[in-house]
Amino acid sequence: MLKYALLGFLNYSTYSGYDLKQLMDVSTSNFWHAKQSQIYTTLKKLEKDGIVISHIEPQESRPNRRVYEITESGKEDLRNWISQPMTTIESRKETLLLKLFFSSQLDPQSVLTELRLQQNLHQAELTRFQGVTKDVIQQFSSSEDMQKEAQFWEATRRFGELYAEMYIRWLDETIENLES
Amino acid sequence: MLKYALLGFLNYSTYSGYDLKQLMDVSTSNFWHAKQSQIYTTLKKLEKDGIVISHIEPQESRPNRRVYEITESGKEDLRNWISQPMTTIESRKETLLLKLFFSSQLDPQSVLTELRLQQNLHQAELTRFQGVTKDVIQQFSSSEDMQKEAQFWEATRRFGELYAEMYIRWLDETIENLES
DNA sequence: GCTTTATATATAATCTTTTATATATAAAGG
DNA sequence: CCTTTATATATAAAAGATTATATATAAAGC
Repeated sequence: MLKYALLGFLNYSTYSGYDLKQLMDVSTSNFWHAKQSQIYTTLKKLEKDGIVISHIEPQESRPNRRVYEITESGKEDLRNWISQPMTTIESRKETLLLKLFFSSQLDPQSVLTELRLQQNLHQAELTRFQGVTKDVIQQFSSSEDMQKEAQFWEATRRFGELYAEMYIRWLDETIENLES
Repeated sequence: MLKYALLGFLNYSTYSGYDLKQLMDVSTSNFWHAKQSQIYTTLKKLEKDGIVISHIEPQESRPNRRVYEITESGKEDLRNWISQPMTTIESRKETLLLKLFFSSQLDPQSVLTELRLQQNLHQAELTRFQGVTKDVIQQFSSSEDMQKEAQFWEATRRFGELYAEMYIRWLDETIENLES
């Protein structure tokens, strides 16, 4: 699926692996992330499959950049994927819930400590969503032909915000129940 | 991490791979799931590592069961994992958001169709959480020494409920924004 | 002057997860 | 009578993702 994240960006412009990592970190990290190594190996695989092509862009005093470009075949693949509707709910993995589920044998105080720690982390995350990420969207969508994009990007930002709020609410409730 | 899901169950009783798959499907699937093949191969690996041991339980007219038991080393490993607090937020992967993020080139109507489909799926999921899963908890926690467990299990059920509500709310908002 | 951060790519090894297939039989539904 | 569902385990192959390491240099901070 990382494939489509990369193609999605390359559909706007040409980028290097390094660029794509930066882009994902500031825009999609909330719902899709990847390590540097995976990005590089996936780009290589996509080129082998004829979905992107690359060329070296020489630089003085910096390592050369390998810049990737989406091919027609890649554009079709991307369009096809986006237009194919998802007919199921995606399943989650929540390590904190897994730990909590088996926490009955543990000291009740350390469970509460962990939940309060997560509360702080999610609170910080929420604050971040209400501020910084909004700036990124405005920055990207300053041009007129980006108005449509901005709407979708705002939707994904909003999801992060609602998710953090929900998580904090759940932690509040859970802590309260365990304290009594 | 599947390792700890399996150990968590085996800490209560001995189970076969088949049992563990059933258990996960009715209890943890909301926040942790695994395919049959992964469960079997993981159990094999855990036995090689001395974390569980197994023995064959013969059955007439049914395939023999391989029943697993947690070892002392396994119990220690589990306790250790549970008591180790998580100091970061877990990152998510939401394919629907990824698609939405790159949907600007797509026909607006098909985006709305997909979102409405997800709305129905999450609505059904929410109804399921408010009913069926509650029964499972009551069934499991009927005995007195399960009161503590029930509290943690209810917390994970509640998470599923809040998550579905949040998701539906986000879909509502997003659809409304796209329609106008 | 020294350390850290940023720019840039690449690969090996490992771990995790999914998809697919094989085998065997009883009970239940239609 | 036939098909599906449930019981049960096992493994191969592939895909997806993480951890770790290597290399190289400029700019910025201290």
